[in-house]
Amino acid sequence: MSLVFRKAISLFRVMGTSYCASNRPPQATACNGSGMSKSNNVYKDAYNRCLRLLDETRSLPSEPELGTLLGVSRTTVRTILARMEETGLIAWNKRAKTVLREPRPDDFFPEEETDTLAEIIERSFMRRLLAGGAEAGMQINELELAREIGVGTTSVREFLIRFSRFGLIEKRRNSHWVLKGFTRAFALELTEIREMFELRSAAAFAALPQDSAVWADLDRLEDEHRQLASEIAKRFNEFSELDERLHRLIHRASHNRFIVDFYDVIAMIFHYHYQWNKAQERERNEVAIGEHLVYIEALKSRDLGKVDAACRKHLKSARQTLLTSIPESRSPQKS
Amino acid sequence: MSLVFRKAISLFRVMGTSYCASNRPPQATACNGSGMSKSNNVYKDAYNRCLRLLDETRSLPSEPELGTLLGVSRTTVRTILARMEETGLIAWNKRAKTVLREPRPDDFFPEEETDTLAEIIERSFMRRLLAGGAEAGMQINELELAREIGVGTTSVREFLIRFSRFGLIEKRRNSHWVLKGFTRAFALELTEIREMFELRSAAAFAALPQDSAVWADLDRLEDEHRQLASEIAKRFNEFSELDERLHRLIHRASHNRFIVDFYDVIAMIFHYHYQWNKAQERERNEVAIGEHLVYIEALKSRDLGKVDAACRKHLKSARQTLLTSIPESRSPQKS
DNA sequence: ATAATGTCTTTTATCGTGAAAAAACAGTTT
DNA sequence: AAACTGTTTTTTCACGATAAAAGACATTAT
Repeated sequence: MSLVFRKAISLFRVMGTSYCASNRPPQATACNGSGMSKSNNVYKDAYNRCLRLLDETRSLPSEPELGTLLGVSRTTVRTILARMEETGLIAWNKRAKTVLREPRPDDFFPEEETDTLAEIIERSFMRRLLAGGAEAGMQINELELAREIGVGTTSVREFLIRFSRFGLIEKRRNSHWVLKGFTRAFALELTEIREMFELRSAAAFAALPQDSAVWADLDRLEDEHRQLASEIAKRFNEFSELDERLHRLIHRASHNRFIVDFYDVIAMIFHYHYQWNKAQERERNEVAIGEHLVYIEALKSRDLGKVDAACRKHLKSARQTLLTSIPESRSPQKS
Repeated sequence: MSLVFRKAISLFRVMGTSYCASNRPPQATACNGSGMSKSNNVYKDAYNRCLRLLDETRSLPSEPELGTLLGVSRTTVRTILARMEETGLIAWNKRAKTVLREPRPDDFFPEEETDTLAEIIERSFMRRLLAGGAEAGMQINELELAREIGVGTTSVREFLIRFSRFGLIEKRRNSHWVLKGFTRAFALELTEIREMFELRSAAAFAALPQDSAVWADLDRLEDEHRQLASEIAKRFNEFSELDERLHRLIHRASHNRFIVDFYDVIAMIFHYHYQWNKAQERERNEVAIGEHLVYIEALKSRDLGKVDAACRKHLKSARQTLLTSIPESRSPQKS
């Protein structure tokens, strides 16, 4: 029973997709097993973002300001500045941080090194889950997962705990995790809640006072939808980002943390779903944009009947899209 | 800002309620800081439960059978048997496990040693939260919490991650946790979802076929409610357990994992709420039992209108009870 | 042959440790 | 004096290690 999932994992390793394997010189990777405590991805990511900032100005702002701009502490800012001085990008003397040259492509840290451990683990895990061969009822082995991904067990455990709220896995008391599977039942349960929550949020949205800031946000989103619709042929893959922004805006109107937080589950599922199911992507997104525009019009009209109808219609087709992408599961899980 | 919560923690330590402090000889506790990896609470708890089994029989069943009975592995069963032989409770030779004497009170391991680390941490944390002085916006310090409770940081981190789904705390990206507070807003958001979910579950329940096993469960619960009602004066504190069982039974009828799982949030809140707010406990529970009986009747009638009315009525008074027990917060949290 | 016991291996739970990153403190500069 | 820079302390994050507990395998008894 657990064998199948184990097989999938082994297969995965052979494929060379593991974080610490292949397509990089082995001795050059950070994954050398020896007492590595914590990767400096926060620094590397902020450094890359700071490089992009360099293009625009002749000199950088103060350290605290840079900190808030990049979303990191001043300690990290100083590490970045030190490196930029070293590589001749800036001249740094106390408050003076003058830009000396434009950043080159090789100034950037490679993308893979800027990811959080949590992201790395999530990606690996989801790839296994969606790659097929992962059936409901299968056991999940923390140690094996950690070894395969090339990270410590603690990180994997924490990931699984966080991930458990998505309802796809479940823990057996002082024992292993059990995979519940990305099944039809899961999709139906997920969409049931989604519909309940979004219908309520949309009604709350429509009832918001005219001077609320959300109406401006909605107008902006409407514009972006129209632009995307006009260039749908080349930009159809930009829809998923727009989709999330619109739905999150609506959910926020509920003023209920449980509703807002639940959108994380939906976002996660749709994120991987978009990556995975590319069939008729353009057509699907085109339809969805149309539905969104109707939905937005309905919200702006503040007519609860219209809002309800537009919301129902869009959610129904979203559910349909999700359902058709799920292969029929063979083995029904036993309690 | 974070000072207040820190003060609360220090106070807590002075009170001597910390797991590793006072009312036990310091040198005898398991908390001696040196390389202790894992407590054997699973064994101790199963041992105690096994002792109670001893009263009823002249000899114990096979090892695998005992394992399923106690919910532990055979490894643990054998450790238990070994100890029971050592203390002269049984004679153990292969399949023969004859009971030699009745267990005495001092055969049992002390209660505190049978708790999970997660339970210990949760209790300490909730005590702080409800003890007052813990206001919204306060920082939560993993290291400090771990030190005060006398456990490792890893366990505290895992607890906080699990606990975060209750919506009372929130993580700042690569930084500390923030307390959102057990406020009026929290209670309202919680009960809003609860009402949505339970109304739907109750309707699903009433629509269940006559031959479903739930009807027998419901009859049993009705009996227990009547018994409790007749002895309410002395047994009023047993209501909370019954309450949870009834609501869980109803929620399960939704066949939706998100609805079922959400009851964990409600159960947690009500568990601590019951412990904390003892004002008019008898009266409140008496009223609730009455409402439950009406609710049960409505479900049995399978009349959706009646079900809806009974459910609404009970949930409304449950919300009221919760709300009155929350002290009005002074400082509104900033975004 | 089935189901138990006896033994060995693997996995989970928890800790201490150390580097990365944040935060606090102290001293400067405008 | 307000805002910045320089320095030090704390806290978070992630790891390897180890005992408890689970699980697998081998052996024996009914």
